[in-house]
Amino acid sequence: MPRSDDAEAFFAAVYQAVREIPHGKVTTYGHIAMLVGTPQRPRQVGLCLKHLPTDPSARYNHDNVPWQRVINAKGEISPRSQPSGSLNQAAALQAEGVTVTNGALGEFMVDFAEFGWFPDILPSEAAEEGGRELGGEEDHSENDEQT
DNA sequence: ACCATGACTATCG
DNA sequence: ACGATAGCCATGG
Repeated sequence: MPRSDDAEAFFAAVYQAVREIPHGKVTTYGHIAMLVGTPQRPRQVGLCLKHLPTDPSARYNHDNVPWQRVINAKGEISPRSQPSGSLNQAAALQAEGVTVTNGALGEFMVDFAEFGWFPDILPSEAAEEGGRELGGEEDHSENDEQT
């Protein structure tokens, strides 16, 4: 668990944002960072997930936070110290219908064009504005990475 | 308390 | 186009 209250707030924001990623979709550490208002700290987003408790009794844990739906900006599952980690993530994604391909170096890749999820703001926050706004003008591009 | 490390990225050479 | 660099900052030694 985080040592400071500030960190705890940040962790909570990240976990909640990750929970809004739809089943079968993926996004990036950087995008989550942007969604929670700290676009300069994608790395800390990674730390949050790294420290996500496995303990089911924790408020946020591996069961209620879809950590596997967060990958890096290159569209690959971030390699970590333990190879089993990325392997495990690849399996979790495939289990929910995400196609994971093998890169030249054996990395696990996901196609953003098909599975990417990059909203401008969190759906929960969009809902608030939607209720206040009245026009019906909405249509930001769905996703758009790698031209 | 200081130093190294890391589930990252945008920028520069 | 690809490798190196610079910000980030919570954790762990």
